[in-house]
Amino acid sequence: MPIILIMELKQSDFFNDVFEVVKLIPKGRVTSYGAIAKYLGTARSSRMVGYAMNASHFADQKIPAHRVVNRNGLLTGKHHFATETRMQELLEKEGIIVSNNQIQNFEKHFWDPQTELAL
DNA sequence: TGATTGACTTACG
DNA sequence: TCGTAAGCCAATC
Repeated sequence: MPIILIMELKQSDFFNDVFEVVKLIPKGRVTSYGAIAKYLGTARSSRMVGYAMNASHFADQKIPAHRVVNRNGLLTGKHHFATETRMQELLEKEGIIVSNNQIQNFEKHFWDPQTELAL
């Protein structure tokens, strides 16, 4: 990934905000695309959050994109990782049970930025 | 320049 | 309860 492209990514405030929130997700917790979008004030553009995650691979490797799943706790984004099991492995390493591409006790692990960051 | 396509969510029939 | 449609907006064709 050329630095120029990274800088172009940084031009998007929305992406930047998404990255900031994702980086704040505590270890062993997960959140959803919609929750992040809602926190940013654009609940309807949750697709953009997913898009931002796609770009996160190139923008900043420290972004725990594996902690972001869809609102059902389904690992819909796992294809975008190096391997299909990578996302699950990372989550399980943090104590989250993943079965059949879905996070178990999702509600327990759910981390709502709007609530946790108390805006 | 305009159309299509998403790591999604919500609303409606 | 389940399927379909619409809305969001950046990126790609």
